[in-house]
Amino acid sequence: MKQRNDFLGGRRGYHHGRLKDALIEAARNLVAERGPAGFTLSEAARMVGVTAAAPYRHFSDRNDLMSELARRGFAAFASRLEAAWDNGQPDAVTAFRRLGAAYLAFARDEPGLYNAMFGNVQALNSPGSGAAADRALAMIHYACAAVLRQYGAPDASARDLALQVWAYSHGVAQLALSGHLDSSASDPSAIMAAGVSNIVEMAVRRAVAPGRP
Amino acid sequence: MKQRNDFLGGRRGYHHGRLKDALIEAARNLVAERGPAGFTLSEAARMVGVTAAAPYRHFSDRNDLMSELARRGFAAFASRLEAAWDNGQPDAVTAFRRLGAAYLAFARDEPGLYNAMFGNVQALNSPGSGAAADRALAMIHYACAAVLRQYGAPDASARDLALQVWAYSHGVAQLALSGHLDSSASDPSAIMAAGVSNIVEMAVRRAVAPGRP
DNA sequence: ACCTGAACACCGTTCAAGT
DNA sequence: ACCTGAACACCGTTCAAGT
Repeated sequence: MKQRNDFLGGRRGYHHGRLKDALIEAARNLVAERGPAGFTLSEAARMVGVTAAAPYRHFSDRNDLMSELARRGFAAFASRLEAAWDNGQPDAVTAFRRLGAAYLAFARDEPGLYNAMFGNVQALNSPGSGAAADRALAMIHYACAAVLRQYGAPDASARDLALQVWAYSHGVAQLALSGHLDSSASDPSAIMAAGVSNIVEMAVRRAVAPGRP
Repeated sequence: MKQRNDFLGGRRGYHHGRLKDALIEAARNLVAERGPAGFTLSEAARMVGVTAAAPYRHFSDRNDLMSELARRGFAAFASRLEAAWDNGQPDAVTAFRRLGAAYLAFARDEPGLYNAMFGNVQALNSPGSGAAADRALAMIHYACAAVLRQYGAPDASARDLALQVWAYSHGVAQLALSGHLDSSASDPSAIMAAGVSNIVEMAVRRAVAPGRP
């Protein structure tokens, strides 16, 4: 008889209904450690103590598991952003600063999820992950509109601003995760804060006084 | 005897000294089509018409080939940016706009190279690719300093500004490549131009009048 | 309903052998 | 010097068979 990972709770034979979540948890750790490419369905199964064929009872595909990981990642991401926004308390600008910090913190704390969310082209095409991604973007959009309003500016440009803030945040997070910022003097948090501040502040000035350069 | 891809120039047996380049070219196409994960050493060898073992005469590893691809990508990238900058003619601001457009155009035209450069964590650790990446960043840094100077601002903050511009450009490029921007109304070029403009302009204002908010 | 065991095609990598 | 052929471990995936 083959050796089994029975030390993981003494399971034998069946996995008692939590195999799906256990596999996703294992995948999250593997992707966090070794990147999206380093994730292996067989290894995830081995970590959990089942055969390589067992995952196919819960996922149609290796990619299906990755998509599920991305879906959960976007959901957790949106929750974190909403918690950081905290209904815009005490004011929109302060809350917006927390939003940027929370974005970077999520990428740092959950590199497995973040890589699954953005490192994989296939993940987008899966049903559900698009909606979860939209929820995160909607949070940023809402925050941008609130900041514009706080300065008495029309919020017509809120969507453009949201896309800019999102792209910038994503760029900082990606460069930080990939190590490209390691050699730079300033740390990612400072770069994040300074850049978001530049983007938002200039957008506010343009919205308040559209005529001037 | 096995079937051979002799239609690729009628080669037989040996590859006459250009196998290394041919493999890199094949890898570039595969990564462009299917992403960094979709690249297979065996398939690249098959495309070129050699055995799966042949690449190991030119690369120590599958990762070594990816690193070489990233290295060449960064070199081509730096050249494209330098050409777009064109010595800052006719003025720094105009040339800077070209830089942003060139950044996005490179990611669009060479998704294989761009993915190899930034989609792979391992690529950074390889000797040479770091230097090539630094050359691209140095170009952006130089352009930022020139813009600051054009406005009569001290260029002490040029490095911070360069990192912000780089992160933003990278974010827009990544979101555009991964399809996350497809559902948005504005196109990536407009987002790129507007965001870079916001970042640079606000940085200039801060540098010119450091005291005011 | 949920998992195992065996099977197949494929990939990365090594190495002795060919030209 | 440069490549082939055979070999090994490993992975994704399928399917009949077990409980």
